[in-house]
Amino acid sequence: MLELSFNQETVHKLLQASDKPLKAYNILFETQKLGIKSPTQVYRALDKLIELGKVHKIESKNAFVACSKINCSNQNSTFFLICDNCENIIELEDQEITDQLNKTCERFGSTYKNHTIEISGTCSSCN
Amino acid sequence: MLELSFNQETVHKLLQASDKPLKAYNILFETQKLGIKSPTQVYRALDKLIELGKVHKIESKNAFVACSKINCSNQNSTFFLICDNCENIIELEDQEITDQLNKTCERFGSTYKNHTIEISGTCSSCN
DNA sequence: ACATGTAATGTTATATTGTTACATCATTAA
DNA sequence: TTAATGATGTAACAATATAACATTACATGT
Repeated sequence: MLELSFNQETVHKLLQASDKPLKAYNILFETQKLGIKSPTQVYRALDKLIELGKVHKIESKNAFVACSKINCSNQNSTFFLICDNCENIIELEDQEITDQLNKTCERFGSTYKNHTIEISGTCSSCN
Repeated sequence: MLELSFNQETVHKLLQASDKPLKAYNILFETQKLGIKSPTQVYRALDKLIELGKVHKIESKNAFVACSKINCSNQNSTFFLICDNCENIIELEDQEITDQLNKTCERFGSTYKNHTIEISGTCSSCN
């Protein structure tokens, strides 16, 4: 999987150009002039981009952001600071937190697959 | 706010009796025989219960669980292990993780309000 | 060139999740 | 009594996400 399809590329570019998470139907609206016509197409593109680690879903907002890293191995060890006020979002990586969560899983005999870590508050500009 | 209203009580009891997260419309179906009739009523009850710390929303599943603690101060320092297979869910508290996230926020000049931490994987029974 | 398999696409319809708006009722505090 | 508050009921609706199925594009082997 080296090349993105047209729809995937279109959705990805839009997300990269945005400084905040976009909702699926906003993506649809914005890309309609470019040829994307239905929610299905948007969701399919998003699914693929997420699978490739190029996009993350912000579960607490039902919205999507482009990965800010060169090549996100996966969603592992990634987490987000989300500003309630301006919607700015910072993507961070912290292996220590992931390790700690992993350890907790082990204690419970659980197998860790992936996680959602989303911190909401207000960012430096809004404080 | 000492007493729960009938709707709140009804929703809360249902969630407490469940060993896995329930979706809003499942709650609605289950409580229709008890007198709850519309989504609004369910969501209103859920909102109040969440505000009181008696219920948590599982963002990655759009579902709701009763708080497993006596009296959850708030959603702070709480996180969840969620089994992909059997949907079993374990609610945990870990001040260290919260502290670490708080520290990270400080480094970025952000103010921490609350968080969503959801770990998916398979539980001990399903491994 | 042609058949075949696979992934991506287009399109329509539908399912699921969540909210708005507004009228009513009960409680209580001035 | 009146005003304020909060909970309720009801209907309509908006937003988010998926299902189903026919079609197209393209790589691969023959």
